[in-house]
Amino acid sequence: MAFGKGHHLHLIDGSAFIFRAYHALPPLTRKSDGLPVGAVSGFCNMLLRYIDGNDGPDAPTHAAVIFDKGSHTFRNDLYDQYKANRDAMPEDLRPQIPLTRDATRAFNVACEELEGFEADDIIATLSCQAREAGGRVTIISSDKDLMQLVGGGVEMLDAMKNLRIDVEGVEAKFGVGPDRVVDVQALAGDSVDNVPGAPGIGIKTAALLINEYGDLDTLLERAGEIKQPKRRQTLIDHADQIRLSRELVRLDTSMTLPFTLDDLEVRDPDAETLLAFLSEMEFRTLTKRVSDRMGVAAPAVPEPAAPQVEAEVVPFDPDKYEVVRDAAALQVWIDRIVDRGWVAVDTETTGLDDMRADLVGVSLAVEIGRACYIPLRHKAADRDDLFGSDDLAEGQMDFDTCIEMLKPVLEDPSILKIGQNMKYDAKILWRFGINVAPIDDTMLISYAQHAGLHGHGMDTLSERYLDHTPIPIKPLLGSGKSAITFDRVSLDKAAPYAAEDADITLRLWHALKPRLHTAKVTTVYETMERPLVPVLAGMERAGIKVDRQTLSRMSSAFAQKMAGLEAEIHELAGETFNVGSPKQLGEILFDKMGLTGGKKGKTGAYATGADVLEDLATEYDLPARVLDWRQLSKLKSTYTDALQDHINPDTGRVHTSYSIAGAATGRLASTDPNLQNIPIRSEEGRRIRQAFVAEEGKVLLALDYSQIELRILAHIAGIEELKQAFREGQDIHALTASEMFNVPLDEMTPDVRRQAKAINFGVIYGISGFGLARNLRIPRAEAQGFIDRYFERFPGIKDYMADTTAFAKEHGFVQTLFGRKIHTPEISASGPRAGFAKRAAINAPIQGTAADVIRRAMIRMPDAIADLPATMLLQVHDELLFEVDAEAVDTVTQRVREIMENASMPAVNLTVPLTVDAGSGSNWSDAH
DNA sequence: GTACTCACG
DNA sequence: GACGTACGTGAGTACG
Repeated sequence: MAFGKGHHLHLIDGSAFIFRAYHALPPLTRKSDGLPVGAVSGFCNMLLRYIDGNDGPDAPTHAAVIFDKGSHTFRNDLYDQYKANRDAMPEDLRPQIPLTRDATRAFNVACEELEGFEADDIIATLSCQAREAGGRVTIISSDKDLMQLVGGGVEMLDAMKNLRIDVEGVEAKFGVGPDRVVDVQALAGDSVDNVPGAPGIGIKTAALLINEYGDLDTLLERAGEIKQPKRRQTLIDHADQIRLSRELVRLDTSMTLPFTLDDLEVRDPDAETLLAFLSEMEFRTLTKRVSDRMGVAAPAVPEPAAPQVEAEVVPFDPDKYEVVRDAAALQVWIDRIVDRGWVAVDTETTGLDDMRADLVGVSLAVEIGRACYIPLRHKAADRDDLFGSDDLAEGQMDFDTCIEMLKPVLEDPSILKIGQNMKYDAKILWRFGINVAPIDDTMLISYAQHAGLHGHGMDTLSERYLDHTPIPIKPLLGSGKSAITFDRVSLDKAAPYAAEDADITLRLWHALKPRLHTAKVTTVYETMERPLVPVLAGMERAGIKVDRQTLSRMSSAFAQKMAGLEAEIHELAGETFNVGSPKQLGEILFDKMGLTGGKKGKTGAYATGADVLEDLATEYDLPARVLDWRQLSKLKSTYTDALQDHINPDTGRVHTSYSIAGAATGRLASTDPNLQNIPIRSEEGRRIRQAFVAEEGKVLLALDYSQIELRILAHIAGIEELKQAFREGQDIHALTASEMFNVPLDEMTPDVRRQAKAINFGVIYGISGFGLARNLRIPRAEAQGFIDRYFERFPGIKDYMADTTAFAKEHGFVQTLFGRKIHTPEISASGPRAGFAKRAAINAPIQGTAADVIRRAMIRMPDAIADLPATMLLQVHDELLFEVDAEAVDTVTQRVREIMENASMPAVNLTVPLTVDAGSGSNWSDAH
């Protein structure tokens, strides 16, 4: 029902709330990182108190918090001194401003602001609209500038004094009715806003004059009749200034707003969203109060440690490293850890697969330069020095005792465990019953700050930030066939290496953690990197069941087909050669058969990529056969053969490993095996997904974001037509085609739509005429024409691209909507590299924001589905795959979809909906 | 170890 | 005006 009679709109003056909160509270900071949060805390308390007071019959049906945005408004154009005497915003308040928006959204209250407008004008316009619709309005503010709006169902409420201000209240304050308030203010001026008014005239005198003459215009016209000479002269001399003052204090009641009253309908807060925000802010009391009220378990608020400000330079010295061989020695270290509240941890194992490798030893560091290694399962050197002995080496601590002693420390919520790539160590330790928490991860701390600048492995970080080359592992393990595992490394070599790793990790933490805040990526790290570690660990541990039989049968079939093709190819070539060798193939095609095609510069080899062969295949059989052979070869070697080798013999499942800090954009990467590139596009390849199956009685459930990157682009670039199309659930590619080629939607042909689709994707990649031409296989000029027409139709996209590259040039990085920074060091390069960097800069905020969204969804997922018989198994960039009890599919789908579709909230309120498609089946192919 | 090719979003 | 170009990944194979 549209807003109207019987409805009651509450409008909260957000800035007033913020300033009141700021001044009312001591300068609180977030414990984990020193982020100032006092005003946010006060703001949340006030919002909560406000919501609590709203359960009576007078409760609002609609409500919004309105904020100021931008320092320049139309009033500055009228009068450049407007608000010029305001003090600059306190430094510790500035970073809290966006957080108050987040807070508002977390409470699920509409949050509105408009660039270049004061909150007062938005409030005025909304009040006016509501009044005209026949509804009531309460403005929660005590700002006298808003009093002109009172009357006709509009009242104000001073929330602090719990005092309602109606027409009488305004008259008591100004001596005139609300309709004459601007006249009085124009005369009296306002020192706070620097409105000049008439010198020497205050509210009392102004009211007297207005009451006598009726209104300001009449007063100024008849100023000559005023008896008091000084007052008369002032009004005559300053008539223009007074009129200007009236323009400054008069609120704009007829703004065009991008939302309607109906959008402001009161909504219940979502417990999970709200609590997530409050605990992220580390508001312990508020979190508890809200969780008690809502009857929901409170999320744990970590008790984090912070490193010392600046560590003095301590040289690396292996002599300061200790080998811990018994419980007494370990107890000394544990006491140190408990005393300090943090510890750097590193595990040494027999391999890189954390699902299978054995734990060999643990190293710890509490203080820079001092570290220990606890050897646990090193093998004794062999007597004949040929095959190692299976006996354990002397002088090691008892394995079970060590685990038993470390467990309480590593699980102690008051002790921070610092690691480099902690997911690995945590997974190893988990296998021995230890749940490592809370954690910090130097790899992720670096990633949040330096994505796009360099890698985040320990060697890179140590070189860059500690100016130290770590002891290499290669000489210890050897390489190739003679390589040994870490348990065969002698203790005297293993200990300095292992202890140094813990020492380096601790030093890196000291060097990098304090910089998170100055780089303004603390929130990125704490909401999108660190919390992902346990989630991914869980997914990797779960693995996915892969049916070996299916793969093996497919391998055989592929092998047969390939043999046939190979014979044909050799026949056509007139000689035998290695079809898998691009070099040999190129020579056959271009030298022997004399087909037209060119060399590629770098190595002088012929290019024989699929695009080249496809062109040749229209006329010749051989390249066509080679294409078929290559497809089969790829499927067999990379998938049907290799996947079988990845089936874990203990679990019968395939356990991928996700790298969190691999892709600069924030995407995850999947390795060993890569489960993010399992075929789907070709019919033949898609069948491989049939081998990914659910356990008996369960199904695989796949949910994927629909068009998430295009939606994000529409939001970021602010393309109204695209946003509208997404809101209405239209076919976005068809719509683009229709707009571009002037074809009505009902006459759309698949080919025109296909071209538009290619353009839409091109836009996300930083489109070029060449690239589009190649993709669509059309002349370059034609492709360029498409692009020109596209930009003409959607100029906002062109602006986005220009703005983004300009931003990258100025700052050296670009950002996602959630604040993730992606550095673009090559943006100012010359030559073709500049082109690469530019396109990457255009793509990164879009791809990165999509990556942030699904990360946020994944982080919330374990709690969201904790009570359901469902396990999250895989992430494929815009898709999540679950294994679910068959009868619970609908419930899980509903729950997961809810989380995914709202994953941006409350941090970012997207102006396009995110929608999620779902499918399920007994295997991954059927789940799509 | 590097280049090429190709699987995915 | 020429130069090369769609964005982000991982893995298998050939080859030096």
